[in-house]
Amino acid sequence: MSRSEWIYRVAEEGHAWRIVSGTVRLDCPNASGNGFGGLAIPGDIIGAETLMFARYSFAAYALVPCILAPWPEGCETPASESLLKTLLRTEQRTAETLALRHGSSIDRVRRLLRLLASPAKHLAGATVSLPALRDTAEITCLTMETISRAMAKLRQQGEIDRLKRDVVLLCPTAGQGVA
Amino acid sequence: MSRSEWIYRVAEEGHAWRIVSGTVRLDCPNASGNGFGGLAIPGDIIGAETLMFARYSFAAYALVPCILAPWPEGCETPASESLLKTLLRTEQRTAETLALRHGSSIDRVRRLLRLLASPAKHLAGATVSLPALRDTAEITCLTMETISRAMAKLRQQGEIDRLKRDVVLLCPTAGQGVA
DNA sequence: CGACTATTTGACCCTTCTCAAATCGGGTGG
DNA sequence: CCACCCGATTTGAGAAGGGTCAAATAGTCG
Repeated sequence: MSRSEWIYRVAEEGHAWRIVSGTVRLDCPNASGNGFGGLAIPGDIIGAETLMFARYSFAAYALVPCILAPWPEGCETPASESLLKTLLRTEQRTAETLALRHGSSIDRVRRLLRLLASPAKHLAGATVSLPALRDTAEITCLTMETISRAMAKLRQQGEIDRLKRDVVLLCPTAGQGVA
Repeated sequence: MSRSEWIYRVAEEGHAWRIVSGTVRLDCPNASGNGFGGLAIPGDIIGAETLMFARYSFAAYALVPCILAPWPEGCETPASESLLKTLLRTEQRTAETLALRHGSSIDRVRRLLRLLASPAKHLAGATVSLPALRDTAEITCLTMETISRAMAKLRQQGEIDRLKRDVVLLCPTAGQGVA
């Protein structure tokens, strides 16, 4: 799945997926917000609603190149335990996603970069491929211009280094910036 | 459960609850945001993490007076189907909660009022008891002062009417204000 | 190479934040 | 029942971070 590509859309038929690598944006078309309805990172399950309705009720979009695997592995119904695990992961992700809309523009971008890098063992030195500015802007509720300026400042401050469409996190412990 | 009261805190032992009436705020203390980790409205399940760990991993706080019921009803493990339903409701709530941090201050307050009123059959004329300004501010990522001014404007515009600590929604269809 | 799109940068404006002070509410002790 | 206290809400004035609009660059993909 390449960057900035729809994985599936609302009302399509399909099954659930586990994210192996990459970051997925979920979209709820009828939400009064701007449609953005959550993020999913490696290990998370997306499209679980198909276990009940056979059709997707959210759309899914690859923020960065993604690898997905059908879920559950076999063709049987998932056990209560794995659904419960999925539920807990989802709640955790909700809190993290909400945090991406809190604080100064720089804090928001910093948090997003960490979330994108979180599958890595160590944040320091992790290489993260970046979503499009437009997507980053919608997720954080900022504008593309503000995101661009925030990233420029992080680069100036030496917190990140740039490598084509990827960035390298250099200073993961700096500037928590909790208000 | 009265307004502005903790229902349970992180690491306490306890079980899951179904919200019968009222609105609950979930808090994730280690989140980098401001701790706010989600909302739950009537019909939602909170504290499901106790099915796996026996202790709460989020805290819960009554935004307005709440009635809760133990969940699941009996003492048996909930079936896959009810967990799946809970998961889908949670995802829906995530999208709605994210929307509360998007758009102008007035839009955010409007959306929150509708969410608080959503258990009612008809939004028009629904009476909603209000959370404390401080709580409304944290949920929407605005300040108390801005919330106060936004509510004043909604009152001027005739969208809401005031009744002590409650408001009555008068004009639920006006001003979607989607950006 | 050339058309397009994505990103970056600049200048100026507006909403919201800040800091302060005034009111309001409701609970308590006389 | 009433005066008083304390936290919650409201209001004002000024400052600032982001938004907006426009234009210049940098990348991408045929």
